[in-house]
Amino acid sequence: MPKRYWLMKVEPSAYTIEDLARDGTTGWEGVRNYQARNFLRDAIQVGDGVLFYASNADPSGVVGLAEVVRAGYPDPLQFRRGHDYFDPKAAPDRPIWYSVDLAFAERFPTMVPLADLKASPKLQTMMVIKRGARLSVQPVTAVEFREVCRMGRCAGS
DNA sequence: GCCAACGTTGGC
DNA sequence: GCCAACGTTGGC
Repeated sequence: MPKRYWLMKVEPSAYTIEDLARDGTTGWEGVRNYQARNFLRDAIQVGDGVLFYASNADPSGVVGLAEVVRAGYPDPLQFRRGHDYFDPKAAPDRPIWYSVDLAFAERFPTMVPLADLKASPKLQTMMVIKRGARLSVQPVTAVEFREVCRMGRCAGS
């Protein structure tokens, strides 16, 4: 299967690219949307590239890159009674929600604000620039990935 | 903090 | 199965 590319959103109050740089890898947990769940469970593969997007930030935008190091597995938080992400309808033999593991790749020397994504003629098809696009795990094309990477002055481009 | 857009829930 | 009400997301 060819390498795919994704954009994943997280609010800085929850997790940042600096946190990922420090941790090395992290479980991408707590996604509670069926469309995003389907990507996590069915489509995302080890080696896929991830645009790390800081949402509800000042400004919001792509702050760096990550790489998928573990494909979809049941999100452990859905089983943790009392946790915010506990789901009483889930059981270990019938999981509902999925996670993947990400590894830090790099923090962009210059983050790419949402306004710059919107202003780029090459990125007009990106889901994240569409008003009301709330999906927290989004597919991006190889061309879009490379362009965002270039705009952030990522290593090797 | 506002509020528009979206997803989910639940009454019928 | 419709759809109004509600809760959440997320840009601004």
